Amino acid sequence: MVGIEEVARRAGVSPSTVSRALRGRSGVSDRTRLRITELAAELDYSISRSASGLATGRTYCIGVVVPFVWRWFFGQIIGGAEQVLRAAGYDLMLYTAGDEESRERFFRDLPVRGRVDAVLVLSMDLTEQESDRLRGLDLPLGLVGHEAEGFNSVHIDDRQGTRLAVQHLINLGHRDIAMIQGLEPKPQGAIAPIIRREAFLQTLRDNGIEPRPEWMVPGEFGISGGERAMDRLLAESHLPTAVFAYADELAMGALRSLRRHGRSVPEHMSIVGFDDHEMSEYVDLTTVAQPVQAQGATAAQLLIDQLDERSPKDTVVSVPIDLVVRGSTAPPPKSADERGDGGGW
Amino acid sequence: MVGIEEVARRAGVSPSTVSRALRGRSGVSDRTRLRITELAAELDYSISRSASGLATGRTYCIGVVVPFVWRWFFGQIIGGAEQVLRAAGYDLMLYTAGDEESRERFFRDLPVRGRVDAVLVLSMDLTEQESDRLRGLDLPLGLVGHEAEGFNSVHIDDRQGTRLAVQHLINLGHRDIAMIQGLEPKPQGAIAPIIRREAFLQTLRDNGIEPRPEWMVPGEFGISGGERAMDRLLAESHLPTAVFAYADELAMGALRSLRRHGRSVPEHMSIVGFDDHEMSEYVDLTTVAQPVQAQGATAAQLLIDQLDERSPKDTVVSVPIDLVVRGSTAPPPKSADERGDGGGW
DNA sequence: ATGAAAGCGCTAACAT
DNA sequence: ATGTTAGCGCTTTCAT
Repeated sequence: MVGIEEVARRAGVSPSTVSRALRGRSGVSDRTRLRITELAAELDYSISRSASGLATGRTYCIGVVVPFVWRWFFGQIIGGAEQVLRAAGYDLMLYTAGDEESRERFFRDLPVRGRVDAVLVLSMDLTEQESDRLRGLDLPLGLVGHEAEGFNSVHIDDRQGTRLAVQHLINLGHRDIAMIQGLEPKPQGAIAPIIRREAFLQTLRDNGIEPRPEWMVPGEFGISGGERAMDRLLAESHLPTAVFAYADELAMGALRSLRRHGRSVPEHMSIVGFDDHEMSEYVDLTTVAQPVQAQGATAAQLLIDQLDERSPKDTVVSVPIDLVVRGSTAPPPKSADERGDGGGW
Repeated sequence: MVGIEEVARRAGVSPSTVSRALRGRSGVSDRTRLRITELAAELDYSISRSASGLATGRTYCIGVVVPFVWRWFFGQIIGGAEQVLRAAGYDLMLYTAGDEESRERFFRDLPVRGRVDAVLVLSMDLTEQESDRLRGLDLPLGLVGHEAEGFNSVHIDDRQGTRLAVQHLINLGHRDIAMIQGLEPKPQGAIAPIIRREAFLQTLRDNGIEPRPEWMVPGEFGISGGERAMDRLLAESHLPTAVFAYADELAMGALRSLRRHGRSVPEHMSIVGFDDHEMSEYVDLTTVAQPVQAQGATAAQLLIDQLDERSPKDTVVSVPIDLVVRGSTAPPPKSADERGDGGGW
């Protein structure tokens, strides 16, 4: 590996001049700069990030923390962030902290320390203790999903999204509406599931509908979680005519369960999801669409702006959402027979 | 940030002893080591990776290169790799090089240089020039998807997988079989699509079936690519009774197209995919299953073993695959009417 | 516009 | 078992 010294020697200048030339600093004549640039390319010189980092304290690396990589939602959001970071000359260090154990380890050891210039946390509901650990890093911090002190944040209005979905069902004539709630492995202060749950209940009440506790079923994340949740719901003696699911993946699992039980959607039951997952159009699911990639990109941009001191910390951006009406919702069936809760299936 | 020197001073020892103690090197008395460990924890000491990296030449960072993050397949594979890397004390630096431009930039600038101890390339079919650039890095190299000189590799037998799928259709009685081929934006030496294509043709011929060129339709990756491909196929005057798709996502698009055209699966047409995508069970797709996470994990392990000099370079691991028969395949319809190519749809 | 020199925080070879 | 010393390769004052 050729170092700065060799480039300097061959160019007949000092290392400092090479450094200045290559980093675009002033104080180098155009001719010299050009010569050095060409020589460096020719020698295939590449800076030692360790040395540079040690000297400047900057790593040009951003730590990105996600619960999982393999969920569509996170892949999207990481992709959005990555593009922005790359364009700004930053590399992306990926940390997953999905299960209890890795999460605990991450916040205990803080492997980002000394490795990154800023930390971006994607859709994790941090406990106060966790965000404190992060704040202790004294680095620019970003968060997608909700707001928190000391973090730039990008998020949607979960309350409004939920209302959009539920009101849509009510407007169609539904009054018997269940919810498959989001449930993370451990609900340590997870906030979006709580907000959506409350907004769901509130919307019903605002419309003069009294929610039924037995129709609030928890669903573990993922398609099969939704499937199990719907299985449980179908075991009830009295069935709802519509279901609002915390997320599209849960809704898809619900669809699968319904199909397995021989109930058709939306004839027997209407379903609304949340996210507008890539597959949702395919399964014709009505849902609340949120821009996922864009949220990752925006959050990354906020962080970069803060690093360049072009924007203050604790900037909050709220992104718009939309109800996308597809084929999984329709007015409720008229008779109890059609509703399918009369047995005989 | 407290540095090694301060820990040393407070412990009444020299920095080298602290270094030795903290890195588990021999030559430190148990008492001293304990004292130092506790003190370091107390002071919240954290090593400067830059300084350590500069001194040792090791970054404890692995570069992982993928075409996209937001495809299910890559999310899985990254997840598998990440777990192994994390457990071995390495961090993961993520690079995406999906489109032409970012790919070119990646291989030109090689941003991994000086940042990582090894590079893992996931399911990208490298051109000779690209792999040369990587080999020039003089770092341990890993590859998932196929073999290449100078790389450890983990891959499935694409030929066998294809044969499994096609033979399944033939055994069901199909003789009119089409293929939706994989087609990357730019087919720069992409090898899996070529192998599967050839194995497809060969399997037909081995069974005395002459392939029809008009039934070899290209499909761009993704669900909508598969959908367009099937649209094109359905425009043919004579239709096949079965279709083998390069990947499950293409197969799902094909299913969507068929549904839109009012043809049912498997009554009118059988479909087989490849991958066993998370959603494939949901859409009841017969497919060739490959272990995705495991391939990422194995590849990462190979790299770590090589870094620790516990295994040689250029290790090749072939992982087994399976045909998963679901509801999208059945014997071909008996009459031309049922086949639905008699017009009137 | 350029160079000399000090130093970023750690490690490793060589003492002791 | 521990300390001393000399870098690792770059950046950045401070001179010139």
